[in-house]
Amino acid sequence: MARIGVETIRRQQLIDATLQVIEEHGFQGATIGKIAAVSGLSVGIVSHYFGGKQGLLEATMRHLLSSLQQDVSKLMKDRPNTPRERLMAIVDANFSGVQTHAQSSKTWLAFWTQAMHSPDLMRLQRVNERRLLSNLMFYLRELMPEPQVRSTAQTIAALIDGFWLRAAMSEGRIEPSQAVTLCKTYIDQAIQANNGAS
Amino acid sequence: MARIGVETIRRQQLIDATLQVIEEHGFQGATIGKIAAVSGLSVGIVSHYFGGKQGLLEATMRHLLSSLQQDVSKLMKDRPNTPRERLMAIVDANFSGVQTHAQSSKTWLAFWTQAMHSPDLMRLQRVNERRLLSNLMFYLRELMPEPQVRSTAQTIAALIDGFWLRAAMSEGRIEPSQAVTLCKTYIDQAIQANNGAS
DNA sequence: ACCGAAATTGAACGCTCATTCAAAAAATTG
DNA sequence: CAATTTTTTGAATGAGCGTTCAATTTCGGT
Repeated sequence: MARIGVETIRRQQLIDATLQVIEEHGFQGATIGKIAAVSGLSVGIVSHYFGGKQGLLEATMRHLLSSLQQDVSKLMKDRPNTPRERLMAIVDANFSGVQTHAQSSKTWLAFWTQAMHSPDLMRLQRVNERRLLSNLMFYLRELMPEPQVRSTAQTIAALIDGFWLRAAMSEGRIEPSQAVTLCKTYIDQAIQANNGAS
Repeated sequence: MARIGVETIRRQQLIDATLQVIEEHGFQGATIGKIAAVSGLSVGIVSHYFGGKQGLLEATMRHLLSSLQQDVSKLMKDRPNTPRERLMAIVDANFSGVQTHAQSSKTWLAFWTQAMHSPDLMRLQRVNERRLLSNLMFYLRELMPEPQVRSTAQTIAALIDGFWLRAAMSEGRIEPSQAVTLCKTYIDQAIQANNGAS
């Protein structure tokens, strides 16, 4: 059954190369030729495993999304099971691991831009957004009255995206740790301002 | 002196066409040919007035930036001169006029993505970012102790960007008015939490 | 009406890139 | 080892794009 093994390996090689090339040359500069060169494979292989460039790009975005999801799950495990700690873990996950460092944040932004003109990518993006929002709302419900839950969740989500954007734009000059701190400060402020036990 | 008049008109025609084409076809699909067709002019005219496609794109971004700046100035004039009202005016400006509607927000996002690989666009972006931040800090200084000023300003800026991003991604489904409300709610929360007169 | 200058055109050119596919290489099987 | 299938290659292809520039049109002044 080496066939499945090879296929998995090749797909991963190409996705890794795609991330690297987008980070170096931008979305526009990410050509099949460069990706093939970086991966050490040939240009023809892309069509063989992904059906074309578009397929490779979608697979790469899927890879980023699932990495984010894995980071969230992992950080959730290591925390006390209080609503506040869970919220903090979500923030941490969104600024940790694969997400933060220049390679990924540039790629995220590129995909977001691209997604606006590609229904498939748009759908993926929307699923991810909904998951983040409902995650946040689930824990916020235990910390404040219902009417404020949705607004607060939307604000936290916007804050995460905003700092992400700034981190991506600043050529890595804005420290992720600072973004995390400010997000957490807001969360505590919001809890305090809407002070009501579950 | 019709010469200057014509030049101004042509430049504006091309910039308008660029905005329209980017909104319809995305940054990638914005070709000289389409822009020329929409503007009703020929492809050669772009090189004549802007030196090339890159020049036209930079001019278009400059146009967006100055529109934003004009919105800020205009809304400032109609408000009572209290620090809090000034902050609210900044928020309003960032979600009003040219800024919010699909055409511009998609284009903003495209430019941000592009800016990461183009020093000229990056410089423009950075100037704008600094102006927003120092604007916010100027008024916040009168509402809270110095140590919290910068953090709060960064959070407001991130919030604005985050909601902007979401508005752009949601195909106009997120109401700008809602984003404004949530930004303002945060500002009042932050003032309250760091309660100290000037 | 005429002329020179400015503005505008758009076909031609050269370049980049994604895709294709016949051939080669590698792996698997008998 | 030979036969067969799977995997990989990369040159050829053609489409799309930005730029150029000689030719044409428009305009302002006289």
